[in-house]
This record gives sequence, C-alpha cells and structure tokens, in this order.
Amino acid sequence: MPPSPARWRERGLQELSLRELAREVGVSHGAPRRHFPDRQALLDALAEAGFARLGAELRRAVDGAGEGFEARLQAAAAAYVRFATRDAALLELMFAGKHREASGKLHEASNRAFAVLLELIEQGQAEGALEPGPPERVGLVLFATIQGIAALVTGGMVRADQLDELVADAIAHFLRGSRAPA
Amino acid sequence: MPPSPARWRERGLQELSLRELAREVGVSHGAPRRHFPDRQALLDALAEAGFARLGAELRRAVDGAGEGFEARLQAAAAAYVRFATRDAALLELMFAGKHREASGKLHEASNRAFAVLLELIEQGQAEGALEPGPPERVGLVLFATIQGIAALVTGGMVRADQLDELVADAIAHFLRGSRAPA
DNA sequence: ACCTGAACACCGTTCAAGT
DNA sequence: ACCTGAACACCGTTCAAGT
Repeated sequence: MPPSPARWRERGLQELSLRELAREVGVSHGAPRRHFPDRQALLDALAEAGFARLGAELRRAVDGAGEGFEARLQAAAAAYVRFATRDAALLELMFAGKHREASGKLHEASNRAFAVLLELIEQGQAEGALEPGPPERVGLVLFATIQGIAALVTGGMVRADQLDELVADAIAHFLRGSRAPA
Repeated sequence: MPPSPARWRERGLQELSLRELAREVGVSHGAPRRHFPDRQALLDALAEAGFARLGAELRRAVDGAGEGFEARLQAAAAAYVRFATRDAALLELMFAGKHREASGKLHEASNRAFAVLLELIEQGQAEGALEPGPPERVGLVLFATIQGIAALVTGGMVRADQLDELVADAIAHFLRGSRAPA
C-alpha cells in the first residue's frame, strides 16, 4: 500500500514520490518534469510556499494580538510552534533548503517570513523589554528557544497539549532574563 | 557516482542505502538482512549507538569542567551542540526514532544519555541557581534552547564559528531569567 | 509548448537455494 | 547459522516520439 497523501504532511515529505504524485493527478510519470526539472525543484517550490504561509500566519497572529509587545510575542511564538508541529515535515524541508545554499528565491521567501519577527524584536527594543543591538542577534536565542520547543514536540518528548504552557513559560523566562539587572 | 560514506555523516543518514553498504563491505545485498530484519532496524541500531556516544561525551564534558554548576552547564551545552552539529544527520535519526514510539531499547539508550543532564539540573536546583520542581520540567526550556541553537547552525542560519558565543549567551541569559526576582 | 511511454540504473524486500 | 542471487515492485531521470 502506498503512503497516503496525509502521511506526507505529518511525517516525511522527503519520501514524497514523483511517480505516485503523477499517478494521483492522473498524468504520466514523465509529465512533472516539464514543471519541475528535478525532484529537488519540487521540494524547493513546496518550501517556498511554506515560507509564504508561515509569514502570513505570523503576521495574522501578531496583528490580532493588540498593541502590547509581550502579547504580540506570545502570539507569534504560539503561531510559529503551531505551524511547526502541524506541518513538521514541511518545516524540516524549509530548513533543509536553507542549509544547502538556498536557491535565491527560497532565501527571499524565508526573509519575508522572518521580517515579521524582526519587526517584533525592534518593538521590544523600543519599549525597553529587550536589550539594544542588531535585531537579528538579539532575536537569535529567542528564536532558537521557540524552534527547540517545536523540535521537542515533534520529537515526541513533549505532549502537544503541554505546548501552549511550555511556550508561555519560555517566553516569560526569556523576558525575565532580558530585563536590565538594574 | 554513489554518495560517499562521509556524506551520510554530514547530511542525510536517511538516504543510506543497504545495497551500497553491502557492496562496500563486499557482501551480497541480501546478507545484511540476517543482522537487521529491515532497513529501519539498522537505523534504530545506529540511533542507539548515537545515544550511547552522546551520553559518553556529555559525561566527559561535565566531569572535566570542575565542580561548579555554571561551568558544568556551559560544558554540557557546548558538548551537546558540538555533537549535534558534527553529526547532524545522526541526531536527526535519533530524534526521529523517539517520534515513532521508540523501540524500547532505543528509549532506554536515550534515557541513559539524558540522565547526565538531569543530574546537572538537580545540582543547579540544590545550589539555588534553578527553580525547584521536577528536573524534567525545569530543564525543558533549557534543553529546547540548546537544541534550537543546534538547529540554527545545522540549518545554516548561524555560522559554526559563532556557535560557542551563542551558547554562552544563551546559558547566561537563561540563568539570569532563573534567579528568583527577590 | 506540453505530455507519453520505453529505457536505464538504482532501491528495499522476499525467498529458494546453497555451504 | 549465515550467505548468495534471482525476482518483484518500486524509485528518479533521460529521451525520442507524439499532439
């Protein structure tokens, strides 16, 4: 029995088969080659679409969370982790793409998605909740933490229903460590 | 040209081929089946060995860092991230194994490796550097951060030479957030 | 311009047969 | 007990041929 389409979402976009895809669309196995020169090109296109969707979800979360920095940060982190756990295979693909010298268009798509987070960091700095400095650098530990939480969930070390609480804990912990030790 | 064995280490243990492996060892392609019933069994065995090595490296790092909690924590975090970036493909395999209901032996191996970190958390709690509570829970955000940093490096978003500084920053930040707000 | 379908070199897995 | 090698059903990729 071939892996159902749903299996690709939850775990293992790597094992997506071009031939099976073509079969499902009802076209010959050579046809996709006209649109995607090779298998990797298809995966890159999926990753690019993934970044666009991630960016849109982050934007929506931030915009819907009011004006306060902390609420916006919580919302963004929750949205990111939700995306990461719902589409773990896709996120893996998106990161793997960056790793092997992102194809340019892929890199742009990624930058657009992360722009939302950088704006958020800048707001936090303006409000004095985060230390000053280049936003990319200041946000790095924060982003690593969020990404790591997502990894714990997709890795099965944390149950999905503990997710929101863990994210809230992590954000609160992070902000506590960011306050000037005045 | 077949992927060289070195390629498996750095990126993509998933694409390890049983047939190629057998060819390199100079044995027929059916032979490995006697030792590993299927491909996943081989990957599980590799993951199990990976946990054993990770545990040993963590133990060595902690033991070689003196008695102080903070120095030990820094050493353990650095060792973990070093392992994660040097053998990214192996770590991915180790986590993927946990995800699909670890085969028992794999779970045990993982627990042995992480026992080093739990002991460390307990020391931190005893010294008052970390909040009280179940070590598994207290260490979760910390572990997520370390794991996330490793992901940033293997994902190419942070250069390897920035790694040590980033880890030190993250640990310092975390400990600052852990102090009682007295 | 786009699709088809045979062909090639690879897989993992199964299994009868050898020693 | 362990290995061999043919067989089966799958891949990705290439390419001449069709419309």
